[in-house]
Amino acid sequence: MKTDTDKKSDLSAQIATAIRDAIVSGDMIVDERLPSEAELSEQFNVSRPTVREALKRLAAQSLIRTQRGAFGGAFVNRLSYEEAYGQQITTATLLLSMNAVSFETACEARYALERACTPLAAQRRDADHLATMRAEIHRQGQPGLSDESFCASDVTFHRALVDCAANPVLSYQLAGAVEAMQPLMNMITFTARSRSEIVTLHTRIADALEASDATAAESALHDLEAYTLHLGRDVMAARRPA
Amino acid sequence: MKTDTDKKSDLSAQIATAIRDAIVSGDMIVDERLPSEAELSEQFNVSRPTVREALKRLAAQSLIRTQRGAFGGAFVNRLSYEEAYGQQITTATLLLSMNAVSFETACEARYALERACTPLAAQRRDADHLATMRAEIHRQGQPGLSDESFCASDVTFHRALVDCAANPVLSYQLAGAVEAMQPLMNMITFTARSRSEIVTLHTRIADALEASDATAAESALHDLEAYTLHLGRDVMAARRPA
DNA sequence: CAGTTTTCATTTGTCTGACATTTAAATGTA
DNA sequence: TACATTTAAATGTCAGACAAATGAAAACTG
Repeated sequence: MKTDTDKKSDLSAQIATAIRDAIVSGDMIVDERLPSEAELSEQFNVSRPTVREALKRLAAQSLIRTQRGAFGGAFVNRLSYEEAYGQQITTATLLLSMNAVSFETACEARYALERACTPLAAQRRDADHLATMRAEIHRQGQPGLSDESFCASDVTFHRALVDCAANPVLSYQLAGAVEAMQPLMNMITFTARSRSEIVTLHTRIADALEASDATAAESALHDLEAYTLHLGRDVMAARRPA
Repeated sequence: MKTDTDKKSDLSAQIATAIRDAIVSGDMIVDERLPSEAELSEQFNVSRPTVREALKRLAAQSLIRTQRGAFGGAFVNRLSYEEAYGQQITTATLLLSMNAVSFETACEARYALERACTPLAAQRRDADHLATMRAEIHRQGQPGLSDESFCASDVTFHRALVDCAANPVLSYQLAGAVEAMQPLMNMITFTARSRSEIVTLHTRIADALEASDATAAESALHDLEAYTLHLGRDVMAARRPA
């Protein structure tokens, strides 16, 4: 008997859903081996290509991994933070680029989330993360830096800030917000003037964290948000003459 | 000539990556039609099943949708907030359940993020969201409510709080954090005593938002976090006798 | 007996070719 | 014109085959 979760269409989607449910509900545990493709085709009464399409769907979500050869097969995959980051970033980036999310909205969300990390970061900051932040600030002050490199450095700086909170779940959530903004930030041309302003604000943040002063750090982030918004507004206005 | 992004193995993964890049980079725009499976097999020099596996991978990430029939095919899909929510929730839930994330860590992240919304929510709260919150508080006070329903109501309450901030990007990010906690919360048995405590705290939050008092709301959220942590600790300790 | 090599069965990866089904446009008809 | 029919193009599904990888067991060697 077929599972017929939705009697409608697409066997491979139904099978993928059935297996996904088994994984999410905990019926299948990490590293457990799924039946072979041949066995699955029998169980679900479909052909092997159909089963394979279902498995590829799950693989695309990092729910399973496959291994060739004898005693190989498909295994329930432990979703690592790395993989989750990647998916989160892709999804968030597309969400922003495809849905005409305004620069203001994205900016507001990003800095609100970042400020959420600040108290924890101020409390737990360690030498490593502070060093990363200082190094990126230094790089951002270098004259010959391209706009793209400046943006990349900005992302590294902010990720270090987030990682300071020493909460992997927060880091995971924030990765999407910070990285998804990058395409929008890349549209901005950073003048020497604005770069120096940003470096100043970044320094204020690093100083505040080093002093474990959460309030000062939040305040600096507020100012940075306002300044970023200011920079972005002109560009976005020019981009949307409609 | 094959694209050979990674010379290593799995043609369908390579093809999926190639197409994904084209979408993410903006080379293909929303609603644009991909070449037919037959054409793609020619372009990439692979068989149709391989192309199909690649397309299913993309479909699993909601990057494309397919339509049968003449003039059907695969189209670049506009990633909706709905779909993004769903993926986010699945990923976040699995991340927590598979990586032995401690109740403390998850709790800390969730309330930190929620507090990030509070200033905006206090500023923009509208009658609708307040009404939802009040209604859920009322439900949470009803005697005959099952633990599961209580949890579900809790989620609804907190999502209303988040939606108050009227920033869809924020709502999207928070959806994962709030929903992913639910399986952990479901382990808790809510006594009449603890329910009434939670209702009190929820009321404090709603009152504070209604009064546009962000500070009071944050403070109430802090207390709620502490109380949730307290409730969870016992359960988690009992669950992990190792 | 210990260590190495070979064989071998199992499983995923890929290909070919075919048929079923769906869908909208094109065509035919009253 | 309005409606029914045909048709072409596309995805969905199936069956069977071969290639390639892989680890375990068997065979071999010193």
